[in-house]
Amino acid sequence: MDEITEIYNKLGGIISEDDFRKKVEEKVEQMSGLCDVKTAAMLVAHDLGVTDTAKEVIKIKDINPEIGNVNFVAKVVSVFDVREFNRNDGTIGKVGNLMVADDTGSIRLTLWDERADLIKNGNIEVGDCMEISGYAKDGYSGTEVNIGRYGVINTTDQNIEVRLDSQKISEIRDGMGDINVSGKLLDISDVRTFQKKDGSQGRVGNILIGDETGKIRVTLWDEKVDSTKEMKLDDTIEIINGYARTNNFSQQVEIQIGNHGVLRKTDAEVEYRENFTPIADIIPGESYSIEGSVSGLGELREFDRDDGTTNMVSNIYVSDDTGRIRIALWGDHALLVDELDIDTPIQIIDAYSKAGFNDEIELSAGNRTRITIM
DNA sequence: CCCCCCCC
Repeated sequence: MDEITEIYNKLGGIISEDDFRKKVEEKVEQMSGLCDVKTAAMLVAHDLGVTDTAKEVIKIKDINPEIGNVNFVAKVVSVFDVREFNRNDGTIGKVGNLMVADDTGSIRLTLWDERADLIKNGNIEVGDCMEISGYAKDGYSGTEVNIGRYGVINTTDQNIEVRLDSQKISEIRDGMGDINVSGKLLDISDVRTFQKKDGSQGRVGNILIGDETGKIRVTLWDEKVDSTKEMKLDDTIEIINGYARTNNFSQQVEIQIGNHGVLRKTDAEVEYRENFTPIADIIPGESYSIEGSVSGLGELREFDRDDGTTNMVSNIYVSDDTGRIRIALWGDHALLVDELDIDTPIQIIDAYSKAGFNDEIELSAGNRTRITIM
């Protein structure tokens, strides 16, 4: 590639290469031979608003808002939908986002208007390697790079090695952003709808994922709940660009996936093994999984809640080598009592412990509990 | 931004 083409490629196609070369020749003449062709090309680029053709190419980990204009190469790891919005001057703006990564990390790109069209028209896909020139600023979840009219995003033949800093579940803390994590899909909740503060209807759903270090609840907002449609239990999934918040009710840290996050299936291998607690070790106020055999069966009962709705409950007992405990089965779980026999091997996963009837400790198996009859 | 551990 000659040096004029090299500089031309940083212009993102704002003019044709022929026109660019013509302008470079004119510039050389204009300068009466005072500058070489490369310098002339850079001056023309500058005239066209691209000011940083001479700047060095940097790595993603070194990008921060203080640098301003940045040039780098990266591989596209996720593509988000383009949204249109109304500008104050009455024109319609377009904005789209990409997550890109190199061997030092990942960063979010925001593409505006005609650059956003590259996403909309399907010209940019996951796995594409890109030359990027834009400007870094502080965004919604850390530094992001904006690519507007004079920004550049071109495919390149270079193959870029990617390292997505992947966290282990046990390392996730309240307040973290840009979380990438993989796990086994352990549970998928029903989708709930709710009224947002602005009056519109929101949707929310949860999944539970686990890796070799633990498990964590994931909350999916609005259209992100649809990501689970193609998934089934035991699939390995990955989360890109999630953020962590402590749940006000449970006081447990959860991963949230909003507009900028991705949840998808992956081929990665993830090990998950459920951790079963000996019945004798159970104390009130925690979530537990136990493994044992049925040692008592109660009756199925319907009851009315204070709010007028009805629900079902049944009680069973489960024993292991260390003790025996009562389990309250709520809702659909209650029907299990008719399928169980004494000595049936059983696993009760994620049931909540509390002091129950006669102040004896018991487990509540509610809608977040999974029960496996072995 | 939601769920909210409920029975006898």
